[in-house]
Amino acid sequence: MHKIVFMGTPYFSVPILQALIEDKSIEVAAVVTQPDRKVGRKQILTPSPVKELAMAHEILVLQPEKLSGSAEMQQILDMEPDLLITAAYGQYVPTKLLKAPKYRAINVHASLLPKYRGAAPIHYAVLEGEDVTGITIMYMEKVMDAGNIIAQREIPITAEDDTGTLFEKLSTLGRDLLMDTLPDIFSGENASIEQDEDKVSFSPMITKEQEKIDWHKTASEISNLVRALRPAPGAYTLIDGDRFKIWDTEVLDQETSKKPGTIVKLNKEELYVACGDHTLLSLKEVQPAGKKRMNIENYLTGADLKVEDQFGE
RNA sequence: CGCGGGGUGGAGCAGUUGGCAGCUCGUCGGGCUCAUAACCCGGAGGUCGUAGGUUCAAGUCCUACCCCCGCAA
Repeated sequence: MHKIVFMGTPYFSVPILQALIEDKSIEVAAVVTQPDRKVGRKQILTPSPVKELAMAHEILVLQPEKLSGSAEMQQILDMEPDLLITAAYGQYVPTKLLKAPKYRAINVHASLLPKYRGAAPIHYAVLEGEDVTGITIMYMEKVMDAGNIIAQREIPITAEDDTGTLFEKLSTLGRDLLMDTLPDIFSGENASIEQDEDKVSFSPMITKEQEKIDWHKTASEISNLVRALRPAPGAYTLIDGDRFKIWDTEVLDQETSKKPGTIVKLNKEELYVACGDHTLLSLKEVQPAGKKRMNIENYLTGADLKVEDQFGE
């Protein structure tokens, strides 16, 4: 029986923890997750999905505000786990903790490292228009996501995929790859390949500024942004000074000479907007401020818009 | 008590200073047409979020509550 400590926070981590709990050769001694956060309009203090699963199985839950130098960290060291497994924990893990376990510490990362190290690998894969992404299991080092690669598995990104669908697919892929790889790690037969430093790229957290659409970008770049920010928080533009979210688009194979952000075509069921480099984007699903998401036909039925109106102001 | 928008036929909206509840789409029936998602004619469908109040009269004004959404965290 191998004693492990699991560290994770969002839904992405849940299937992975679930599989570890179900594995009879593994004892999950403790689960480390982010402290409960206030969530939503009502600001209700909410435990992380990982915490809920851990508590349902009566596993010890630790949630230090900052792991480094905390009593919780000492508590983990005292348990003398054989292996530390992290998956989207969301906090820096001190080197001291990474070095302590017999089989070290490994991470399930949602990108094909060395591409997209950092906090938002899935978002960036969509944002950059990648047609493939995947899971990397690797050793953890002091530098975030820089450790040697143990195993990788790819999946394609289709036109219908967005951050939400990829989160789900990668979550189960990560679980499967981890469970397939663990026996080799415990037997010492696993691979350990250095990352190619020349191919490193980063995926920092998405900022507020990135959520606002820059119409000077091309239609496909904007389309990628919309998919990258779906299902949350969504990409938006301004119309008459009000926030206007765009949830789904279609890149058109047509050119326009209009200024970016201009409504070029408008009828009962279509709304075309000029983008950068003379490209054209058709809006398919939108959400005006204070309203629900709706498909473009419904929106246009009651919208007070006309050709030549400008988005973004 | 964080700030703000909104709840009106199935959908999206309008409703002026309180005075018969409208528009576009959908839906049903009929017509035109070789034909149609096009066009023409006609119909059904709404306790205007809930409760109470003011008034001769409330979708519209007042009060309380419920729900949805955007921002902020």
